[in-house]
Amino acid sequence: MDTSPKASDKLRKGNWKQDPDAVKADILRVATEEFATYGLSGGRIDAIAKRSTVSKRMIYYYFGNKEGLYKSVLEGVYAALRESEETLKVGDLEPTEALALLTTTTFDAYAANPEFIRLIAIENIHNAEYLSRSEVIQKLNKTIIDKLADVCDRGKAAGQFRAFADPLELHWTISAFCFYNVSNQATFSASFGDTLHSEQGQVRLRRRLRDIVLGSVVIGYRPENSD
Amino acid sequence: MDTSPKASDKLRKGNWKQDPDAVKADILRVATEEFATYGLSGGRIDAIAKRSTVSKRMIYYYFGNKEGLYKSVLEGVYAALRESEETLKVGDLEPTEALALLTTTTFDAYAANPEFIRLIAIENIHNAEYLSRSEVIQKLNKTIIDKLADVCDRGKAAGQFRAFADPLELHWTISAFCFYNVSNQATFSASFGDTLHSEQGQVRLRRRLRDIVLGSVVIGYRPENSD
DNA sequence: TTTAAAATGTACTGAACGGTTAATTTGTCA
DNA sequence: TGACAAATTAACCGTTCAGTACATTTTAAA
Repeated sequence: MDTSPKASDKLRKGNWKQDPDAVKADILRVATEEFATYGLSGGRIDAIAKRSTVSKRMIYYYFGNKEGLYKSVLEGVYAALRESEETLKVGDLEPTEALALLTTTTFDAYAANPEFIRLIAIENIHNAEYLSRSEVIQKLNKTIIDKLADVCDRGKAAGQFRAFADPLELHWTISAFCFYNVSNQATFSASFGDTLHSEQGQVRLRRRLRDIVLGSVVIGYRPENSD
Repeated sequence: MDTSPKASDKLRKGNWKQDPDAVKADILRVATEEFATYGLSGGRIDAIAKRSTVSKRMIYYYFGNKEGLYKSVLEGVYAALRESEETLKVGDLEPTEALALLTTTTFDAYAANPEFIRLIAIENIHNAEYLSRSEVIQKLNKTIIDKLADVCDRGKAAGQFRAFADPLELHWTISAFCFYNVSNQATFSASFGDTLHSEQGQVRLRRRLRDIVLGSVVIGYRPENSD
């Protein structure tokens, strides 16, 4: 993705080489951490400048202002997650298998991208105003729905899925689980202990989720082996 | 809960009456809005002072500092939600009926308390540090688990629930749905349209959730009438 | 080699904001 | 009633922080 030398390799004083791409990438990397950790209003431009290897001036040079940087961060994590969704080949699997794979893959993808989850959570606090204004993000969500629609169609055609199976509702269901699993880990653990977020706990939840999703649309579905 | 006259009824200049309880309640009311809307770092003490009827000094007088106020707000919304859970009498219902009621009631309670949801989301961004430190909140969560445990026990004893039915897992499942339904409304609508959050959409989701929860633990459960 | 544009650094500014000081009014009770 | 405590105000303070002015260096084109 970025073969140029890291900005951190630059010499500090005197003879430095220009490398705009590395600078931008470095800013975005640090800014993603910062905003995911402290939120939009809590994130500090000075902190980003200090933790990256560039001066604050550069942030404004490339991203205009704080909100511009935040928006770029948002688009960046969205794009990263979409990649992992897009590579998923599901068209030649049995409908039930396909749905199972989509479900568990989403579970893993969300768990592997906590900054994405945190940033989306932050967006929701801001009523999604930046996400709504981003044309880049608008079109990224179609793929997952398309895949689910295909699976639903095939499942119904094969007489395996219930008639009311709906791609949007399915995505909502899956997303709710997978999102909450990451987004609310802190408060849930604080209230009820962290058994569900231990390694085993996560394995069990993942299987539970799959069973729940399949059980909700696959006619006569029986979990093979629960608990 | 508070029968004293609202602080907003006080006369501004000259002859005012002291009413500490009303002042505190007024501050908390406005602060809850403020923090739920803008987050902890985004919320402004000056804004709270201006929108309430008291001066900024009062906030520090009663709550010490910004974090103290935030913590009080958190405890307040938690207590409010717990009340709605506590009044729920579920012990003399059939296990399946009881679980259905617990589920839909949670759905409604979360939907009716968006500030609670937003504040919990904010807490998660802060890694639940204030919630963890609050002794008040720690014990509020037992009731819901106890109720679910009772229902599970009775359901298994009656041979109606699957053996692996687990109160904590059930609560997690229910909470995930109900929480996500409120917390991610903004981004979900922005990405996929607001069909699921229209009035009918919510009715359908609520029924879906009930079917999913019951279907996951009740042996041989069939939704009566789905869409 | 000149030169314009792009890229970067340093030091600063103005406003916002959390928190405080010191004085004033109201309530209580000996 | 007078004195002391509790409640409340208005003005102020120090810091933090987003954003900027201006100088300087690097690159690329002519």
